[in-house]
Amino acid sequence: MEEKGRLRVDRKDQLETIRRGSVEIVDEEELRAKISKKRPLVVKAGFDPTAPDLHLGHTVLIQKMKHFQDLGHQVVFLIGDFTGMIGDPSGKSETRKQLSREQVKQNSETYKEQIFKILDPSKTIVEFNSRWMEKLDMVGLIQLSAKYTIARMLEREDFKQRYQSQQPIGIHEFLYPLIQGYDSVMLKADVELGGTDQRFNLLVGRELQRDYGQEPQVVLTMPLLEGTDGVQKMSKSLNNHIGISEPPEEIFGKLMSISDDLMWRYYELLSDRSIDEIDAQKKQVAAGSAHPMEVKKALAYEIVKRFHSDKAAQTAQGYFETRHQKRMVPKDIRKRFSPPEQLVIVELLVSLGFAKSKGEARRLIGQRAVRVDGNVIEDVAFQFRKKLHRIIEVGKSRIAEADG
RNA sequence: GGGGAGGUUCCCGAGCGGUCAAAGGGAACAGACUGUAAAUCUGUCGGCGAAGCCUUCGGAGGUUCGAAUCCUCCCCUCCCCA
Repeated sequence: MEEKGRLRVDRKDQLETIRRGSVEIVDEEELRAKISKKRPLVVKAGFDPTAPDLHLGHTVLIQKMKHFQDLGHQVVFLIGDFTGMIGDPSGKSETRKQLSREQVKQNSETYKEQIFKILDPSKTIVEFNSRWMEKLDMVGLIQLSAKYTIARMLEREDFKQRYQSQQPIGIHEFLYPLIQGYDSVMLKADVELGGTDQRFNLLVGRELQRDYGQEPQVVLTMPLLEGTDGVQKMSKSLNNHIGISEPPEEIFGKLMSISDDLMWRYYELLSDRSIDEIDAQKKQVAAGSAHPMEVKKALAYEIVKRFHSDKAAQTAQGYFETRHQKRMVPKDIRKRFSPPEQLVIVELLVSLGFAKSKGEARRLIGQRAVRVDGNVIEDVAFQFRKKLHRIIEVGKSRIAEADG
């Protein structure tokens, strides 16, 4: 991290840093020219305010912003609070629900709190596109709309697919790329960053900027990080995400559960380690001189440290080793509860949130997934007694300890 | 404005008067196996319960002993024609 803080003025070094992990740069020649101007470039990345909890997938992009920031450029974290009311369907095959003004506002605040775990607040401009979008009147909107055609809109993969599979496309959805492009015009962006799913929108920005007499922005796309399932892109709604605000133990545990293949992907996109270093590790694992589990632990450690602290990472690793490797109950259990004198196990499971319903609790017991003080519970009518029992577990990750 | 096809449980998708809480797949959860890996295999997967009962198949009514399945009206989506 320390060496990243150093300003790199050398053009070649800059390009190398900028290129790392990226999928595409349109156009690299233009980027070189812009860098040669020796002034801080305006680097824009837009974020949809619908997901107030940042996860590792988002951080791929934010890391890239950090790179630019470290190189001395001006990073603009643009919260699409206005576009959020439209709801970009990109990446999903259906239209998102529209957000209320209140919701958008609330979500944006949460965003702001989180990004500064990575970015330097003093070097980051946080902007909201409602600032100029609210001023754009009907005439302006029509003029903007006139700059693009339906045929060209339908070039966008998502629209094309929905059109072909007879899924609905709202007219207002066509405004999304236009507004995003208009944002670039208003910010006079030199570079816009985005995931590969944003490619189309980013390119629209270039064209609009040309229309408005500006030099078009350079578009840099980053890969979409796969979620913990290793197949679909990381997203909260697919429940395959690792949130950066999650407890250290949780992040550590989730990272350990990813497949070995996916681990390399995460190294490449999330780690601060150099590509050479990662390749070397890969070879060691292949040769059997390094254990994949140890390599994975190092990754989990690095990530937890980044979003929490070195100490938290140590604790998380200790917790993991006790809980999952030694299969013992760790000393510090996060979840605590105050039980009544005695309570039927089924109800306890529901009140702890370990089961959604009594029926599910019963099923879990039937599956021998419930333990009290280490003993598997088979009787649905089992009574949890305050004086006799302490620790209740469901499966590997749900665990709680009684107070007193 | 006219004609046609659709809206099913978290998602996709069967069902088309009783045997349907609703096939199949995916996700999820649990168990086995392990490096808590992944993959694989097995099981569970609306709620309350002992049988049984209750709430679900876009919405509201209706026909029927009985409806996700038939009828009427309404809402929503897609396609074609104008």
